[in-house]
Amino acid sequence: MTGALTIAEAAEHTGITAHTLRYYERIGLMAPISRAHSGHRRYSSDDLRWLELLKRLQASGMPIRRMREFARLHRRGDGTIPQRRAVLDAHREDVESSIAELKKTLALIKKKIALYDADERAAA
Amino acid sequence: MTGALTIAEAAEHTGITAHTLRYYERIGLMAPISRAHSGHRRYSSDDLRWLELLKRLQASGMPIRRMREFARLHRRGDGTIPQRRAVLDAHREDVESSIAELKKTLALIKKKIALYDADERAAA
DNA sequence: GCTTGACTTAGAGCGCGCTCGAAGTTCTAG
DNA sequence: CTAGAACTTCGAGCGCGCTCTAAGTCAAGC
Repeated sequence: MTGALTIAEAAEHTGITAHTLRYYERIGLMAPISRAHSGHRRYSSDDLRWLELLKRLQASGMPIRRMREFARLHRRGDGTIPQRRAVLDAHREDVESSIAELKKTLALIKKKIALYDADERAAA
Repeated sequence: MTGALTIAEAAEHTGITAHTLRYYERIGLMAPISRAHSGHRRYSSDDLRWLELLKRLQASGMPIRRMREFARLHRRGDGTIPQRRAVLDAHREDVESSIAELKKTLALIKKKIALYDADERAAA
């Protein structure tokens, strides 16, 4: 199997610790990782791609519960594409509203900074 | 004191539970709230404005630790404006990069959705 | 063959941000 | 005056997402 990585190598590639990789598998964020005859995990490039997707979903605020549901659907195969689409579409809306909220907050922060600057100039 | 609110009223106005309001005071996110002679809290409109600011900072991902530092500076008065400005400016950068990251993830999600749609059409 | 380090599992522990419960005091409506 | 709702403090508990330890097995270089 070309390019199958040990857990340490997978950790290095993804920036996710080996502990956390095992944890992800344990809780069902990943399908069982294939094993060498020794029992040691061997991560495939598909596994790495899946991890990158998880990282993005998580960084955009998707809770583990929902990533898990998504993973479960993925494992069940092509028949679940409509449900997976629905999960992603719901998340798309969440992300869009997060962006909108952050932009409002950003405007407030900038306003506050400008006020501080005005105060400082007045005091000087 | 016109407009001084009980904790229940402050909770209703801000959408923060009474339990959480007490918690915020306890951990120093708020200066000690003024009290009726009975010992019951009375929230001023300044308190409410401060809570709205906290809500926005928190919603934009500022950890309580940092909001606490910001609150501490605020209590120490006008001399701390440069430090407060620095805290906000650092947070501004954080928020801007969050927005940038979310936008990238949003693009990925949209791409995945489009792929699912293509699969569905092919299967139909 | 032996050492050293990476790997395995199971399960405990942690930091964050609340959230709730207990036990007692105070306010308010009738 | 009284019942019951709202308030008080203190401290325990919880859900999340890891993070780490212990005790043991396996792999790679000398």
